[in-house]
Amino acid sequence: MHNTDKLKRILHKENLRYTQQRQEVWDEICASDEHQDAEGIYNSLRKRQVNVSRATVYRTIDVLVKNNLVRRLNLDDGRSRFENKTGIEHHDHIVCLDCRKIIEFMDGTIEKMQTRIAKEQGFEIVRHVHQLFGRCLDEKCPNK
Amino acid sequence: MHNTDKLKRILHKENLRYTQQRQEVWDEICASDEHQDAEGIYNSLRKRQVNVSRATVYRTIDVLVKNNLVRRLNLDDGRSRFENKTGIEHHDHIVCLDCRKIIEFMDGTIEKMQTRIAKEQGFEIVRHVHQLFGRCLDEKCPNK
DNA sequence: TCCTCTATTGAGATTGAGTCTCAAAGAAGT
DNA sequence: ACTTCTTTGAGACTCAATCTCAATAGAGGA
Ligand SMILES: [Zn+2]
Ligand SMILES: [Zn+2]
Ligand SMILES: [Zn+2]
Ligand SMILES: [Zn+2]
Repeated sequence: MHNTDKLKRILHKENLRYTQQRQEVWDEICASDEHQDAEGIYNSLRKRQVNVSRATVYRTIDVLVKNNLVRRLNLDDGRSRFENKTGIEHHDHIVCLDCRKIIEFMDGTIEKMQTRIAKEQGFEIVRHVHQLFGRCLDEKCPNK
Repeated sequence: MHNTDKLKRILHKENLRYTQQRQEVWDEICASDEHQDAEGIYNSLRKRQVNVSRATVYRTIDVLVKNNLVRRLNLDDGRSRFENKTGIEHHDHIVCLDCRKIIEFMDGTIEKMQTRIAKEQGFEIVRHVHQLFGRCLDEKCPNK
């Protein structure tokens, strides 16, 4: 399904109107794989002459997150980051504390284990956060 | 080692003075196992007639966290929560989305696996976040 | 196409957790 | 007690995110 169709489908489901601004915000999130924050999305749009207000960026992201088109990440740096969640398998993140490089990982065994652990404790998991913070061995990283 | 000694030791190491306010904040964190936030700690102190300002609560927590007496938790609800980290083995958290009940868990296999995964990706882990959000089966939980 | 009814938008105000400022208070060594 | 230097408290400030409300613009019907 094309990205525009995904957007139209959830807007229809939520009884919301299809607008140019909502399309632009969704386009920007689809076009980038850099886990941008709201301000970054806003700036990217302004840079290519798209007129969208901050308020609309935030409001649109909320709709996209609520309908599983976008995933909100909290990487402990005081703002939310976002990534396209469609057509992409689940993954978690490794973050370099020095250069903020982000690597994605996924381990089926861990995924199953955490579900079992939660069940043993009487919980039905809805979502989870698994983030590994450390230092990367990249030559360009300033931790050398 | 007594809690007061732990505090005095890190204050000495940091060339900071031992004060009544710092002792009170540390006492409050040691006395509670409820993952309180800064405002909660501040209110608990005020309730028992202890004069401490919000600024001092925040400043003291920062010292305690930096020196590993206290752990800062970010449970995606917009504020940090804190727990005594001394004399307690590492654990991660399961959180009920409805009643906010928090359960602690620890799985040595997962701990080892995440270290290995990070190493394979060229990272040396410093800390990690592993949180499971879901719904508990507690009778008192409003999700029924 | 035009009209009407609502939803949406943008600019700026507001919120709230957390940080900063600086004068007054206090710890610690002499 | 005296001196020196740190800490404290009250309130100003920051910054991401949310809210307000008048102006704008979808969407469906005539
Ligand atoms: Zn996962
Ligand atoms: Zn990702
Ligand atoms: Zn762990
Ligand atoms: Zn805990």
